[in-house]
Amino acid sequence: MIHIYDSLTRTKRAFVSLNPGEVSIYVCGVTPYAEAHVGHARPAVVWDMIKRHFIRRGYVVRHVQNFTDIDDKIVRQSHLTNTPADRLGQQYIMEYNHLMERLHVLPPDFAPRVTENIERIVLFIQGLLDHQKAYVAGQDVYFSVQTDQDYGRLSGRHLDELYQGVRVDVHEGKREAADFALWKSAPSDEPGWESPWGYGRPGWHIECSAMSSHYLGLQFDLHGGGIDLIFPHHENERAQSRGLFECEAAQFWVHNGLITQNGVKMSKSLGNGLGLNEIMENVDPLILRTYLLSVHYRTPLDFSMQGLEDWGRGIQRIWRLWDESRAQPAPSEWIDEPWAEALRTFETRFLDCLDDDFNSARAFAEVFDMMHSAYQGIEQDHRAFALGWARHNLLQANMILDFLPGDAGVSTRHTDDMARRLLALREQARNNRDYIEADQIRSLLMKAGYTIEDTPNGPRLVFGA
RNA sequence: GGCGACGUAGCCAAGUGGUAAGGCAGGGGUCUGCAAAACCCCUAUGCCCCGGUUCGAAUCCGGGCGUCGCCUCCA
Repeated sequence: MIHIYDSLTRTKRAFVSLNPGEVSIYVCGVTPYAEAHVGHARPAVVWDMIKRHFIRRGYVVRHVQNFTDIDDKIVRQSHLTNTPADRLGQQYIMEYNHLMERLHVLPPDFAPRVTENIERIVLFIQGLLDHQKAYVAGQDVYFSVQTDQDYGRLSGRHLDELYQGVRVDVHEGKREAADFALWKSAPSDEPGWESPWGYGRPGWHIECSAMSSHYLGLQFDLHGGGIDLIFPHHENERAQSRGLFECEAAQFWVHNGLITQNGVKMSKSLGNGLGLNEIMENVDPLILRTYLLSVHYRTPLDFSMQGLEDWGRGIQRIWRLWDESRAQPAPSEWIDEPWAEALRTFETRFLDCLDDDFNSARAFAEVFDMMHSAYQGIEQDHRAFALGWARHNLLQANMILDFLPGDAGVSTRHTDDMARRLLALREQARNNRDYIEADQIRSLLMKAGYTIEDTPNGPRLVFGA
């Protein structure tokens, strides 16, 4: 049984999907107007892990993640760079998709864009007007917050506070300060669409209500995003969907913690975001991926290259055992030892960790423990058995966490013929006790970026270290 | 100011009532021609502080202190 923490009720409870055997997920995606930073990678990687776990547990997953490919920031950036807004969005969407691919993030089943859903959005707004949940002010349309008795519950806010907190801008034509725009008029020389209320663009929150209901139905299982989206975005989204459908859209609200750097939140507006391209120039994408999973998804993560590299050393230990075991066939014998039992029962414990609110941090601890059991088996002369189970267990864990190097990564480490020939020459020299020659070859290889590992089974070349 | 989260070893981090997972770094060892790598062993009588509840608290309650987030765009 999977248990999930729900931000609305602030409790962890058992997950029962709305439709047996199926899970529907809506995750708020990015606004593509700048390069994605680590903060954007976290929800993507976390939801990838969550989705894989559901699949592993036998669910059919329907996963939607949108692109907000038109809004004020895109328009502004479009002016600054003298690039049409649609081309700008397209460009950063492609880059985002490429970055996610490098992080082994499976694409969502649907990646709808606002610009492709304007009609649906207009219909949604019209529906809210028909239900007396919204009103027209000039060429704008606003949602009337006081029509929702439960408004503020998700973010823990009270309406009267919200009225006090914000000063009402009379020019905006809002009746109450807390009301928010569903449709905003735009100058004719800016991107926009004709609507019953005039030329303009949709407000930020309405797109998600319109798209989630279209792709997943009026009610779906999980709604995700960064914890910074709770207010106002998710609060408003919830109000919109309740306003039109008179039911709770999401069964669980699932929010990931934010990434900070030196204790300060990373954000595009602050300009302190660390770009994914830059990070992955220095560190293997899989190390970054697993680093984001090395912490529970709701815990804030203070990002540093040092921390990333430290974690990477642990991952590289996993890779070595994988190298060692990858060709090993499945074991058929039965060994009655504690370490053998631990190898046999690994998967149960591993999946249990993930059942408990997707605790990937604990799941990784199980992987490291499992490695230890495998080495115990090797020490006790059960090499084939231990490696066979290690391979099996690593593959099982890899289905969800996805940390093993792909074939490309392995081939670069093994197919350099020149290096292998040099290694053979060194072995020859060592056998002849010509250690001067042997050491010269070794330092040559080291300069080329190789590490020689003299194992009991002979030398091995590892590229990079 | 309001709401919320967090504070666990040198660093990162699990654990939400039963006697402190895991990773990195560090120390010792095995292996090795030497080294490196790998593997093995060790490393928090204590979980920000002070009270309280309990047979028992990192975990629950109260009060502090500190850091961060949201309240405007934000993953």
